[in-house]
Amino acid sequence: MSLSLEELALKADVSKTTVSLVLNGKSSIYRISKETENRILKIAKEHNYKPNSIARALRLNKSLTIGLIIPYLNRHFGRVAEVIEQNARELGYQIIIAVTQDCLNTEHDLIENLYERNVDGLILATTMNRDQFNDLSSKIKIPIVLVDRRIDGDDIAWVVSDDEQGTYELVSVLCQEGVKDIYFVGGIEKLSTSIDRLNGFKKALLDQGVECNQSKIQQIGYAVADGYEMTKNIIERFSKTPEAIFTSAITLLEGLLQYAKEHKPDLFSHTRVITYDDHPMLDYLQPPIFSVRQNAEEIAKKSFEIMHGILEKNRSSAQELIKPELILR
Amino acid sequence: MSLSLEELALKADVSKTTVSLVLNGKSSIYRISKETENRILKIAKEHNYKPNSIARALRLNKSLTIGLIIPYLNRHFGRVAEVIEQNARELGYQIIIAVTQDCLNTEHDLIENLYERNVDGLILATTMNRDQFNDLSSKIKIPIVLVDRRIDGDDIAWVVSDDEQGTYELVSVLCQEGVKDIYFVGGIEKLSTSIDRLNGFKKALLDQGVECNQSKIQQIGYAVADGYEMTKNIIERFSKTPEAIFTSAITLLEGLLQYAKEHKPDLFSHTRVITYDDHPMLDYLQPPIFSVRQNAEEIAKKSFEIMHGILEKNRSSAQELIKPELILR
DNA sequence: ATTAAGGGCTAAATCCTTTTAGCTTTTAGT
DNA sequence: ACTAAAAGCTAAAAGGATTTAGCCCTTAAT
Repeated sequence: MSLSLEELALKADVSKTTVSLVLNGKSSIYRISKETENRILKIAKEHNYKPNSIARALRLNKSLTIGLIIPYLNRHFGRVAEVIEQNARELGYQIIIAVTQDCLNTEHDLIENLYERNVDGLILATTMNRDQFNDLSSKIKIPIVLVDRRIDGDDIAWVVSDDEQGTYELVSVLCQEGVKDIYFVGGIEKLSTSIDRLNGFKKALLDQGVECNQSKIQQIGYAVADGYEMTKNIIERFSKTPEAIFTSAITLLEGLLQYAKEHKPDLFSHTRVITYDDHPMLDYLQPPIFSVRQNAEEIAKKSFEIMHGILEKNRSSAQELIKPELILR
Repeated sequence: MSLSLEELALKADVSKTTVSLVLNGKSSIYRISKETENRILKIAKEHNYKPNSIARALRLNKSLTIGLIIPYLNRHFGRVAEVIEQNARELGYQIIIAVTQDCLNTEHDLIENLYERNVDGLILATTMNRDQFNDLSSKIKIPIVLVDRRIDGDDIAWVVSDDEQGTYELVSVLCQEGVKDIYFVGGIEKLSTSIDRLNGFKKALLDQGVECNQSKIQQIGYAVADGYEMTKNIIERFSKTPEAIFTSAITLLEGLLQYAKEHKPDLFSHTRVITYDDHPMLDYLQPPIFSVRQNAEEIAKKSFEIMHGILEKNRSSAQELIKPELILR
């Protein structure tokens, strides 16, 4: 496939400069005659010429490639990645994907690696804290858009679900039904997702006049095993079965379900369970589990939009809070 | 970050040729003195030199990049992608991901696009048939490894789950329990996954002496809506409630569950449901749904292994059938 | 003293595009 | 008839790495 500019030039009997100018739509600026232009365009089309993207990237210092770094390729991030890829493709960008497993070192290496590989920008679901991030962004001279997990700062671009509001609404629903004794099963404490969800949780209790007891709040991590562990703690540590448990991620719900199945089959007859994150299978679980569905599509769309705005329309960084949806079953 | 070879050469007071030779481990071949070598290595390390990958790719015609083209980034393919990425990274490769939505045209465009963007190889969960594939591979001069869906042919590399055997075993279990009236809810008819799963299904019935009635076999597609549709057909078209339904993908099971929830809440009291593909949430569904778990990790690992073998150890193409696991709940 | 061999390094070409600066020819103007 | 401007195009540099062919110097051998 693909001949080079030089070969095209030979066939068209002009210099490769001329071919390049024509193909880049600069004929009129450089006063290439209509006749020559058409001849070149025709030959290029006949041979299905596509410029060598590597040579182009070298010359232009622009690879039309975005790095996407996420903790896992699970349902949520899979969907985010899928939509980012589609949006990117329409505008001529490619997505290089890499997975950190929420490991800080891995994340660090990956960022360096992608940066050295000349991606034009990074979309990042980061495990870093603010200092680590600032450290990084002083070294990395390409735009970064945070996704799913934000770090505050005026010129830090991010797109995240409105975790606080979502949790607030979900927990409020339960409180309004008269439930007072609600446990919080949380994730990685320092992440904005955890902080915001916990804030929403506390605010809901406060607004509904329910006392918020610190001992009912646990935050170990976002893995299934962590959900199992926290559920175990709740069930075994307290003599009274809880009225309700809020899991702040679908993986934690999975852990809860697993614990319940193994050690507490009657959990659901005493305890309401609600969760952040939705999953279609929840529709078929008994009893119904209320949830908050993040709008992965919108998150993905906006984050690429911001990236593209920075790269091509020199827009400034932006921040977007995406409304999640309450699913009451 | 990253200076160029030339800048390093300046600092080390040698030519960039020398620097390049040293950094590529060719000091002894070109008789660079130990002293010069060490000086260069030291300076390179001090400045954390990393060769510009784009320039390298241009010169070597090798981008250390693999294109991964899959229909969706769902649970299964997400896991496959994740593991491929990790394996690739360890060997210095990057993964460019793209999603076809099982649309043939999209797939075609994506392949062309990635090829033009100089990926070194393609890992492909294809919707193409054999002719389309042969057509393609005559144009594309880079190695292709099919994943998840195979196309037969001596020098076509593929790694797929042993769909026939998995289905065979699963359906056999049901037959051995005395179930005779089993419906097949299938996907895209021409894909190897469909063909193999159907073959396994038929073979199990045959071996267990159960009559296989063509009217009990449906194949519309792999979308959730298709599963809904086929379930509807089965329930509404036949007067007798079926003894059992086999869905040949998790999405189809989702469709079934959705139909059941809306129109046939008592489905499970008369009908056993079994499915290809597993999902952790199935553990918590009542009644238990037997399933076949594909070994996504192994599929991913092998497919990159084959790709890497072709690219760097000029091994020939290979074919691997990965054993799935029966999950009887 | 001359030649051969080896040691130690480098100039320049190459990969393919893009882009700047400028060359040649024609036309228009006085 | 001569100059200035416009028309139409191109040579060459740049981007950063790799690699081939070969230069120069020293030492050993005859």
